[in-house]
Amino acid sequence: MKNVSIKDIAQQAGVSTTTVSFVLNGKAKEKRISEELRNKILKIAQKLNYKPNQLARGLRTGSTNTVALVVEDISNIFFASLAKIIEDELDKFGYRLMYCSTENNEKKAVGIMEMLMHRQIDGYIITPTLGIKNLLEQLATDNASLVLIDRYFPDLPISYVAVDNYSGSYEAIEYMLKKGYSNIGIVSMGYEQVQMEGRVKGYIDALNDHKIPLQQNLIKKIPFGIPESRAIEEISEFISSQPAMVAIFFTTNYLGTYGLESLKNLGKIIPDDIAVISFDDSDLFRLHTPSITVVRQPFEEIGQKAVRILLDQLVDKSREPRQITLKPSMIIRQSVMQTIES
Amino acid sequence: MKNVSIKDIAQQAGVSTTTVSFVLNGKAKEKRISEELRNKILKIAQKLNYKPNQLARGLRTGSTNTVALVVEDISNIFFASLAKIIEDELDKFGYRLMYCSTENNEKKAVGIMEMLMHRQIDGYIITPTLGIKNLLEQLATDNASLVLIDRYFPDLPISYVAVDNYSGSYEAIEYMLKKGYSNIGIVSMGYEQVQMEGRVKGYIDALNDHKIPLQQNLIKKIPFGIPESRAIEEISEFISSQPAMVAIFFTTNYLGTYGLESLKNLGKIIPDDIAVISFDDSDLFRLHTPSITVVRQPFEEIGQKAVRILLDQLVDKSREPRQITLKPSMIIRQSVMQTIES
DNA sequence: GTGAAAGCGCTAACAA
DNA sequence: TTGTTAGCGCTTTCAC
Repeated sequence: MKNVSIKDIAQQAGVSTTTVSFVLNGKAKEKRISEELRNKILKIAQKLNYKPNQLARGLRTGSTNTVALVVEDISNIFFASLAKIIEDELDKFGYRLMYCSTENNEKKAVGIMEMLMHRQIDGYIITPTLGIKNLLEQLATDNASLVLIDRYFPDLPISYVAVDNYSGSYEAIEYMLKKGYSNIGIVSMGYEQVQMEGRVKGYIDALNDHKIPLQQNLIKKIPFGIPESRAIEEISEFISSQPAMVAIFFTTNYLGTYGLESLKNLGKIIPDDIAVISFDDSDLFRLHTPSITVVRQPFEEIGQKAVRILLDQLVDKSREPRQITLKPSMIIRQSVMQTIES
Repeated sequence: MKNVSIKDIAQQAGVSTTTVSFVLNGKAKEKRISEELRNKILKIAQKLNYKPNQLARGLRTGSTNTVALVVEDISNIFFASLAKIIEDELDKFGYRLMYCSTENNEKKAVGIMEMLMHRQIDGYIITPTLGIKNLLEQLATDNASLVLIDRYFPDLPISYVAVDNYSGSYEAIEYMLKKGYSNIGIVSMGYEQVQMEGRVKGYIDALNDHKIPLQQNLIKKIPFGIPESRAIEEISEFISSQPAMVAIFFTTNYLGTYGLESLKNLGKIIPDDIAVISFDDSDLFRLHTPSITVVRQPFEEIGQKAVRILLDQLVDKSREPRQITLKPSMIIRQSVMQTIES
């Protein structure tokens, strides 16, 4: 069964393709095509099970009703949840999603961006890596619809929806400090990204503001992309090597997950031996024994806002970029003791 | 900056678009185009930052190098992990992924399928819902490249990669029976799907084979798509209403997660008060206290096999459908007691 | 009210 | 060795 085209319909109806196109695009009224003919065409289209070829339409009209979502890793629950929200929101407006994972790999990210730019994508929602900065600038110059999420480039006039990583982290550390903890460690990614910088900076400043001297050996960076087992080992070694460390802050969900595994392997009791807070929430953190206190990102709102901004831009290309920073919220659970004697 | 087309290059190089097209498609040798001209064209293309318009190419060649992945819910870790594997595998062969979630919603699923069929997608990897059976048949008749995953229609001659749900479930129940448990409950989805049927059937047959009478009140179905809080309540009520139930089997990861939350809320101790096994593995199950025994699906292999079959079909349209059933594996952990006195 | 025809950007059979 | 040309399926201007 070959694909039926507008031509087949025109033939069967004994009219031109133009007329068919008008009818199919709901312009019958506007073009004052007779009701009778309209119905005839519609009926034939239905009978033939006509499906407009979106490629041809896209080629002609220049728009594809497709939005690209570029995330770090779709199998990370944070991005997966975000992806779902974004898909849902876009769906309401008739847009489809094409998604790609960069894995924080610069080569891959560049490849993905170039591929997308070939595909006449209408809009982009992107978790950028450092290496695609110039491509993003180019996109922005070309007046493409573009929204960054999760991280961004402060010096680029591009819309973004992000979270106040700094204050999220600051609050978490301050919370621990107020509970009496002082030797607090932090596990972050080695890869330098805006959002991680903010989270580490929040940690440093909170200590500073509370007159706790910063100890470099309590700061651990885990390179992105190393195998899970290796990461867990590194975290375990880190914890073992710092017996004075009474609390630990993980700057992202998978590091927190690795951390829990490390602590379990080491036989450490939370919060008695060591207190724990992680950035990002998950089922694991919520249902863990003890439950883990977290800094939660409002991913629903991030997704919704990103889509809203993107759609606005799609409609009005000349719109000023909008840059939104949302507040994360601490969810207090049981992984930090209420008071600590030291 | 407007998009540069092949025509612009031809103009600048003072040659025809044909020549440019040949060079750009690596057919210079074949068409015996002079090395000199080849380099000139390549240089100009580079300078102009030429990006082939994939829509036009797709329209012309009939293929888009795009594969669609239709899953139940991209925010479910099982599907998200699968999606990542599939994306990785396809990437190796130059294919891109467009993914959609059906949410097990028939209307949505049909809409997605129709949308995809408009888009000249090269191949489909699909977690089907019941309602798209006829669309799948149509696709198969049209000789599209198509692989089902996770579930399938036994009577349709369409390739699939699935898991032996029946035996996975059977083994889990048998394991519990051998440990001395007999009043074993099961929590499944209300929605009738092949894979869930298999899991429930495995439960029933295992009981049967061990001469344990089936008790309908130990079988709980949770409708797909009800809010999480409601599902947790339903499971809690189910557990409370069956005090004789000493073990419980959850047929999928999110039901298992809800179940753990319910048990936590009820203050039930695993495995002392009640033993637990869940289908699907997750960080939560692995790191839970106690860790949860699971029936793990080999999602890496599912993804890889699905892609492999799809690519084979893409190359050779006449290939017979291949239907693969993989064995799940039980991971014994601590949520079932080693021996039980009754 | 309806149709002819151009053209979106690309490929490829055929011509030269 | 390179160019001419038709056409993929659709939209839309302009003409009748």
